[in-house]
Amino acid sequence: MSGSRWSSWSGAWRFSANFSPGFSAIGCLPILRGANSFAARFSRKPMSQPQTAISPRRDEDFPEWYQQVVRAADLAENSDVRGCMVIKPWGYGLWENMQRILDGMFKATGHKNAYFPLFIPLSYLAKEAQHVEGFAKECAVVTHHRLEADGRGGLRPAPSAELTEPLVVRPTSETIIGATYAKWVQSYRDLPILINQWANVVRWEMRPRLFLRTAEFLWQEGHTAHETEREAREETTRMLEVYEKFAREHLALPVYTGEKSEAERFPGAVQTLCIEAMVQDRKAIQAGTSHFLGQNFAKASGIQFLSRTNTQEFAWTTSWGVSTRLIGTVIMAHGDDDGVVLPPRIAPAHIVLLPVTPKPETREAVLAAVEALAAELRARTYAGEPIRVEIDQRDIGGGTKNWEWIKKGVPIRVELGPRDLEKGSVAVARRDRAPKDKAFLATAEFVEGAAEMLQSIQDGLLARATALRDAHTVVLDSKEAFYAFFTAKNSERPEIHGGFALAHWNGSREVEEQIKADLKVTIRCIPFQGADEPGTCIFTGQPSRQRVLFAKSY
RNA sequence: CGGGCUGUGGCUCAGCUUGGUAGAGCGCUUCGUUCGGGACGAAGAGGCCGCGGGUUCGAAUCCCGCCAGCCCGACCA
Repeated sequence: MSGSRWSSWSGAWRFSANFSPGFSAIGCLPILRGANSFAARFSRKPMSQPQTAISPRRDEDFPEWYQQVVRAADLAENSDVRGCMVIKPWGYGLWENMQRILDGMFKATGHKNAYFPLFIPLSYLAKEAQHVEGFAKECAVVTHHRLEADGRGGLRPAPSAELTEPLVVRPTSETIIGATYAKWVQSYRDLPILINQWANVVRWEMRPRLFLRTAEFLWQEGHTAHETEREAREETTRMLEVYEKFAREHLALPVYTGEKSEAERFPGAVQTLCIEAMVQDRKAIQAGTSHFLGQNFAKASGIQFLSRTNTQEFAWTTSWGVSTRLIGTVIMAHGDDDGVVLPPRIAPAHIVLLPVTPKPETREAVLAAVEALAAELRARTYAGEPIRVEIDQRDIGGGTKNWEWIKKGVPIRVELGPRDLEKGSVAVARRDRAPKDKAFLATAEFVEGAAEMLQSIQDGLLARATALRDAHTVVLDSKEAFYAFFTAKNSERPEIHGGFALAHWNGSREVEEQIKADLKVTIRCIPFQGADEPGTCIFTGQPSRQRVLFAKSY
């Protein structure tokens, strides 16, 4: 941008070098930033120079940081349609990778894909009482099927074309799929039905945020019907395990698994299981849910079958889903002050090659070498797939180009210039290290170790996220400690505080509501593991069967 | 749906109180100098100032109406 910004950077380098000549780039980084702000105070344009690629930093204003990161990484933007986003190629590439991996896991557990209508008759949605309450307020409704000229050069829905029954744009598909299953199921021999749908859904949210909460979003919804309660419950658990594994192995997200309290349960479900992740402002985010629906929807939709003993029975159903919200979760969990940091497993490109072509006479040779390197890398695999390589030979400044890829979070950046050609080496930078931390590796050595390096980045992200989660997960045994934990020191502009709290709870909804009203803290889940010793509710003194997980959440 | 605020080039905004038919930075284009580190200089392109009406010789600016969006609450993957 401005020349003074760059000179300030180099000034900072000199400054820090005077004090700590032996530091590695990583160790140097905080000092470099500190020195930069120190230097900035004495430069001509003191406050105009961001110290990091993203401004504000996470610790300054996390929500604003998030928005800036989404924009800087070119993942998505707000559209002209209120509450709806345009997912750009880099962001959609993430979704495609998530889709492909999950789809494979669904297939491996016996599911097949199908597609059901976007429009759901109003009467269908009204069939299940709890469901009605849960979704009534947030639906988009189609009332007309034709437009006509309004006489002022515009268009309007034709009054003569009003639908006899309004259609709801699906907020979720339980009802229409239930109605379909009712036709498909006659006998116990027709069960189980194991189907998944990749789709968009609409929930007319009042406060949209890119990826985290938009009026329209993309997801998958699995819908299964079973002969017995036991089978359906097993299915519910199995799919939660799929989500947990996916989050851990592919998104590098350690998650708590557990059951939702009654207050947080999906409308119409008997039991809602979930995976809950912690992001860097220490809030919880529900990253996936799996519902045991009992016979509620089967009864509402008439999914009935003749059993082995010749009796008429209702089927037991489940549903489970994850959405593009996972993209927002990954951004908030792994991103840093220089932008997105992508887990290699889901990165649209694993490696970007940046040809350095300072002189026209060496340009051709460099470009050829880059093409050859790309071919070599693409012939190799990482996590069972060909390594995804992108070449960026756009004619823009090398620094600018490099920073764009840092902000986009590509796991590995490789520079290749004339001097590297002579030495047979490449300059390799990892996104999980400092921006200027480059390793000069022999080309063959780099190619050989590329997949391993990607996995090392993947593992590092999981380790870092796990450390963050564990550092901010506390066991609390008093109401005072609980309130202190979840109260920011600065009430005007709350700093990042709190985290996950494991505490005893008497199981009452009143307590949940009080805590939510006082602190905006909710029960994220009743964990399956590691919290099952009995105790005393810290709010009421009544007995508690186990600790539950509390947090502020998205 | 309640309370507050804002609509000015692609983006962020200044100008409005004290009317005289538009400005800055970033971005974009071209040329030159640079370029193994988010470069610099010069020259350009781009706006009926949200929409409609009113006051006035004259409205981005004042008045009325409408529309849209943002922020704070209730709701939510």
